[in-house]
Amino acid sequence: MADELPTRYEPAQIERRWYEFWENGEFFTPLLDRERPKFSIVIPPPNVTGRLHIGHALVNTLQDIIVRWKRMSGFNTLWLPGTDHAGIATQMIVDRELQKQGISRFDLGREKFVEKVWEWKESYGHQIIDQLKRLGASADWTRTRFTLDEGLSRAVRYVFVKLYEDGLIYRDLAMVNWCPFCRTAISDIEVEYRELNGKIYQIDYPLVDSDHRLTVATTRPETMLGDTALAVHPDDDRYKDFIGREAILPIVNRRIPIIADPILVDPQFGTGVVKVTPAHDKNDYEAGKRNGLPEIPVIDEAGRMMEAAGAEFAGRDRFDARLKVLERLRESGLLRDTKDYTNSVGFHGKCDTIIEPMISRQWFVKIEPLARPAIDAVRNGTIQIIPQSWESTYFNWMENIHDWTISRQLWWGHRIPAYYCANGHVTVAMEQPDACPQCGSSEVRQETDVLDTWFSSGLFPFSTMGWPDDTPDYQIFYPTDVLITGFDILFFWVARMIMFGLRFTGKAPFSQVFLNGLVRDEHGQKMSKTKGNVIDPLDVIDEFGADAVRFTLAIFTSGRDIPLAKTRMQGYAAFANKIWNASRFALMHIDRKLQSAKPIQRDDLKTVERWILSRLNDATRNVNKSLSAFRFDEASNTIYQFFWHEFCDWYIEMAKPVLLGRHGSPDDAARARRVLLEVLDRSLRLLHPFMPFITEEIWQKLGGVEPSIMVAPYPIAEELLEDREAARLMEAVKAMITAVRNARAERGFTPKDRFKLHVRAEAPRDAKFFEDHSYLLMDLARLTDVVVNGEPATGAHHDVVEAFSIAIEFPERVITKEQIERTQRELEKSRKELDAVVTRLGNEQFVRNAPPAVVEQAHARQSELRARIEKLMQNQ
RNA sequence: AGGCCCCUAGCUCAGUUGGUUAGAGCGCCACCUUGACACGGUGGAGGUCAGCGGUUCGAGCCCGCUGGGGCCUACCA
Repeated sequence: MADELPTRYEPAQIERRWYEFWENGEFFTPLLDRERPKFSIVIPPPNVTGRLHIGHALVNTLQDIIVRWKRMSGFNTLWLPGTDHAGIATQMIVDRELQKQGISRFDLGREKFVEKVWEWKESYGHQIIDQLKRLGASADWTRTRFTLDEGLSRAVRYVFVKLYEDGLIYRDLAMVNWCPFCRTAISDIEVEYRELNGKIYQIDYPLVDSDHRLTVATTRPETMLGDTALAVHPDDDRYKDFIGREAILPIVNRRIPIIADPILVDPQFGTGVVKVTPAHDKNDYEAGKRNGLPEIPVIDEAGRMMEAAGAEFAGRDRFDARLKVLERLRESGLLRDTKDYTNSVGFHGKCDTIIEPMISRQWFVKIEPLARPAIDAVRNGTIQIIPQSWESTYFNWMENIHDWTISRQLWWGHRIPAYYCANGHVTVAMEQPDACPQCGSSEVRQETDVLDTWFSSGLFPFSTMGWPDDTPDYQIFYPTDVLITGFDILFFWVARMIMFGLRFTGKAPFSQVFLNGLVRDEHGQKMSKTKGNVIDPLDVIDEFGADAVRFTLAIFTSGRDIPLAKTRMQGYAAFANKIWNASRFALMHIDRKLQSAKPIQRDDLKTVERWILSRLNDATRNVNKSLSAFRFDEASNTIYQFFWHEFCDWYIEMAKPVLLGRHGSPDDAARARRVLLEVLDRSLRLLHPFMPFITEEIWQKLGGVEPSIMVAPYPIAEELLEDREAARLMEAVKAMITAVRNARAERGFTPKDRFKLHVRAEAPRDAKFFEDHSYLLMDLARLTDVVVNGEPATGAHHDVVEAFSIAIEFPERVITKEQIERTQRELEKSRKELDAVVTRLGNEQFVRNAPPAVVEQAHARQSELRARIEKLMQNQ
């Protein structure tokens, strides 16, 4: 049946073939079925500009595992995919393309530029989706959404208008984080703080009407050009007398007041005197408001000094101006000191530009009323965050949340649906009004700002399902069940979806959030191009196959960071190969297809068969349980251990004597074939969510009734298959085989040397079992003979395993030094343990307080150890 | 500064509500080309569970302290 299969598993063509089969067969698309229980999940939409990196590979592998598992478990399953328009990132890419051609976006103008971006999206925007397919992602691509699609855009406008009408969106002049490179405002959480080795300067400010000088410390001397005060602490005795007087701002020669502000100034820090620049520092801005200070902006939106900074500086870049300011201070002897200084500086992560705090007019979401219900939903368990330790992070952020700056001075994105008329009236509406509703002016212009990209992705779980319309998709699949994403977007995305979802749909958008860790290299280092430790998922899929990559990602996913190395993938590629070859073996023997195979009659089964089915059943239970808890590591490891170390290492080897006709009747062989088929079939189905390609390839050869393994039922544990008695006996057989192999190796014999084994079994049923199964011992331990309850010859090697005494008759009394040492060590260990057990059993408190099962276990262990020690003594 | 997490074999990690003898993968050593597989098989070496103290009949697991590492948030003139 399978002679044509190569001895090595070659993933490449197989993967492509089956993916097409699934996609063309519409296996990823759920039915619009209201009767069957549903399972739904939305993808964290990757940026259209994205190329699949290892983080995508991880999060989408985990989603696919859950989705395939649920689908096979009978749920009407939707995995809804999509991409994010990624305002800044996408605009930057197209901008750069244009620059190569010597064009600036300003040459094109807004409309033409946006057209260009759409063109770019049409050409390259599907790249990431094609790459997700290579991974095996079983998302319903017929429902692929894009955050700038008409439907999603309508949802965005709807939400904006509603929030505005409810008084939760406002426009105001405020201090915001400004990126001079991207020339847009960004929100607080988009600012990345980095420790920077810089300098701190001490600058003298002369006083008006006095020779006295006040010294201030600053890391940003260029902002002094916009200073409008000096501040000291009101209780600081050093400076009390100066409060209310005036200083002269060096270079500019402006008179500025000396004020007292207990909030701004920490007398312990620096010199205790602070320069106040209300237009370019957040704290100074607030101090300015408190003290009624003027704001003098000196840095423009491109990060260049403005006229107000003085003719000498105007037009210079802010960092260039810093040097110039220092030079001038040095000339005038006002630069008192320069020290090395490390402080954290805010960057815009997208473009690596230092953020400039600036006062500008922006749109904001008043967030507190949205945050409150979102906090409650997690607190009362409506939404469960896994791992739970993230909850405190979530609460901490949500409880101290600041209003959200949502306007961006970009062209690519959802243009804010606010309209200004010639008379300055503002109208916020779904569609552009023909005339101003307030004054009738027909001159209405739309706001030029666009919305933060996260505003639209915050609606993703429902905007993608047709909301605000009451569509079948929305009715059937919303709310979703689980969200799987990286912890790095807990605030950016997850929190916003919860807030928007609760407010607009009245329901939590999902009931569970699984936050996966960051993929790191094998030593826990972040992957980065400069370190050269980046693993490209497409490369490793080519090298090891998608199944091996997926399995590796799954088995290293706990709740924390994931240390990844190519050598691991190699290991799991080997596992795929093992599956391949075990299946080859099975296919060589199996004579029937699943379709025509009769159900297994449990009563006919031999112990060894009951044992493997019982073990598989245990594995099945554990895999289902682990997946329910998002323990991808446990689930994958359970299958790995079962398949390789129980099914391959033991069961297949134990079935060989029967399958190859060395033992038993033709009926025995037929039954063994049936069990082999059963175990392989169940194992493949169990494994399918983790390794979809290889399992489909093999399973198709087994001839199941379903058209694909991906719609075959997922195995569930069945109590009928439990068999503890079989487990007890088979563990003993395994332990005896291992003991023989061990003794053989320790005495320097080779596997070719065969010996006679004695087994002592007191209970008649056990004795019968060992007699019946002596062929297993003979075959796997390579023995000449197995004698149950006979008298071993003198000089035999004795041992006790799993409460059974055994003795091996070696042809000569070859006792190596290693063997003697080993016996000594074994004896010592057993005696030590026996002492401990005896002590424990002698302890009244233990016997009284410990559960009876534990006490009983200790008794059993005591007698086993005694027997073992006695036997080992005979070997000396 | 506040919060969270981590320290278990050479490396990377598991270790369920405290219950015998602490596991896995990779790596290492020795033997084996045995009819599915050398991307294999068999056997083996390797751990004072970071340290100290406490609770308990019993602690890798619970509590406290100390040391080391990481992350997040806030602040840093």
